[in-house]
Amino acid sequence: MTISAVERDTGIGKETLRVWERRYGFPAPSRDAHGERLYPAAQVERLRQIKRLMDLGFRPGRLVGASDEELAALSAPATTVAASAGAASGGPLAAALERILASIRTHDAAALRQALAQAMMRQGLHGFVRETVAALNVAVGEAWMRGEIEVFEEHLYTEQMQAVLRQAIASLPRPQPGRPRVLLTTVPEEQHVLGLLMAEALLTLEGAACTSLGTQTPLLDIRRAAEAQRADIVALSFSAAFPGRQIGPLAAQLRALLPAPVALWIGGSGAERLPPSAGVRALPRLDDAVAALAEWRDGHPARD
Amino acid sequence: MTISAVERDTGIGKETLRVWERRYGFPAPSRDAHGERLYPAAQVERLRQIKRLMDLGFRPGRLVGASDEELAALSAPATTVAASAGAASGGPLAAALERILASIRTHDAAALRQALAQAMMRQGLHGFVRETVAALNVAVGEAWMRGEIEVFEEHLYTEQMQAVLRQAIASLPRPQPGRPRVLLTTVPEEQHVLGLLMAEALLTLEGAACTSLGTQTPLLDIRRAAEAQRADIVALSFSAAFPGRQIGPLAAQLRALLPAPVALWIGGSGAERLPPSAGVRALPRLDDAVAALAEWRDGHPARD
DNA sequence: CGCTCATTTTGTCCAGGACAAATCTGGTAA
DNA sequence: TTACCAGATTTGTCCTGGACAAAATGAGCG
Repeated sequence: MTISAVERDTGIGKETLRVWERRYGFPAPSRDAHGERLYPAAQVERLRQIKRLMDLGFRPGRLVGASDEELAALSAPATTVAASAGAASGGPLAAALERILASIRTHDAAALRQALAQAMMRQGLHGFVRETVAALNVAVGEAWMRGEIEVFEEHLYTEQMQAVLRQAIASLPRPQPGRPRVLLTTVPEEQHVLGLLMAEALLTLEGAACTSLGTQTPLLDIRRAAEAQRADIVALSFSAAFPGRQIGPLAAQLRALLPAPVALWIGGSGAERLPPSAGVRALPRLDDAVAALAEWRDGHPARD
Repeated sequence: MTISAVERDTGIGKETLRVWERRYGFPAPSRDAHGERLYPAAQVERLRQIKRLMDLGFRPGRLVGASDEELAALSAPATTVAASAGAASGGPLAAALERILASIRTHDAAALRQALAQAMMRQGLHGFVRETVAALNVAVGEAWMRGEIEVFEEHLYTEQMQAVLRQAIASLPRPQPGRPRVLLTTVPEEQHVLGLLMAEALLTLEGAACTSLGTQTPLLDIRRAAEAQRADIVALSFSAAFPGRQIGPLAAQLRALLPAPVALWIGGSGAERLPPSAGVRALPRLDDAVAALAEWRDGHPARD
């Protein structure tokens, strides 16, 4: 595999791959006739493991050591955390979650879809989003990070969950006056869509007028869209996998682009790592979004 | 804007930006105290124009000339093409398309959604996908390329269309035995989802068992998914915007990864630029997919 | 007019140096 | 013990300038 193919499959940039090789001696690709790097499949697999652990918070300097210790440091503690989290919830919810996770592991898209739809019917959209979906995202994310779930299984889960959430949102009645107007999207590097759909579901349930642009809108276009829609609030979603160091500068840059009366909300797990900043509101948890909506309404009494 | 921000907003890679500066003298960013490039907003806007024209097939060497000639070479011929295409269809379909395009230009998400749903009700899913959606994608793409539609307006369109198509697909009855099994996805650089949804709708209507992984699945994971799902066919979608030179090598690489009995289909506008290759089937148009499905069934009589 | 071959264009690759921001470490005070 | 702060280290990203292969273009010829 060429360096471009490795970047595509692992998500690690070319510059980073080259500097790792220079500094740590790994990866150590062979070269073709022209001196260009060719990565063996085994090293690509190892790079994927390293990427997973880095998303968990480990630093690369510690991960280029022996492979055995990595696997130990990886699976052992993460399993404990997940097991305790699973055990803590107990009861019928935990059973439903287990059934859903099982159908992910067996790649049974139809069963997965049905289990999700069933859970939503029983709990209603509000309860489904706040309990089941949130818990599943954490469980799937953790299982992926410790290598129990393949990338394609996560895609399968995302696709089915997306279908269920979109169907539910489409069937909601839209209040006509609808205030505030909320513009939902993510920045160009962030492609996780479930956080957006969860927020859209909850805020629409609370009577806000949500417009979603989907994922990966350039900052300049977010401003244009906010102006065109006369949005009261721009809400961005950042997943846990998004490089934390970039969130602060991105939020500041967008804040400077947006008109002052437009509120800027940052949601998703990534919001935990957002440094406090004027005019930017961090909403790491779903409940925070609902609370922020109530606050906004206190400060903006109906005017028509 | 830093070079990273420009890459994010224009989709032009850092390496390419630097080599253009070296070769053509444009862009000509200023430098900060540390010698790093800082791009003025005007140059970023020009880069966006250049990118649009390159997606149309122009080469960068011709585009770094004067700004006036570019705009002329851009808008004049493209408008003609679009006008003739619009006029050629004539009748009630053209009127519906015009209404939809108008609601995109006025950023009226609710009206857009309603117009799309209405068109689908009248035509049925099959006719809607083959006529309206295909024509809209071309019209929106062309309007975007000649600068009449902003990126965020295209996002708005994609989001609403996605909602309508997903809702329609979800309401289709799924034939239980369901052959062949088709795995739908795109490669990591390709994020356009509408092509996938259109294919999923048509193939499901024809009785195939479709499983979609959504967009941007790494090649290794496509293989794993195909094995896990025991897929008969892997279908990839490439949009017109995808760099044409990469499609051939990508298809060949995936072909080598997949088991021989699994067919590999390449759909979307990008398939036009796919060089003929053994074991890879190019399906540039939607009708081709339906025809290929019939052919597959001829060659694989029901065995259970 | 159609086909082959030379030439130009263009994206991507490489090396190795540099720096700023984030993170870790150790010491000190409450 | 815990809380906090300054210094050391880690790490991603940026820089320059040279090189090559694949694709696109254009010339030449049957």
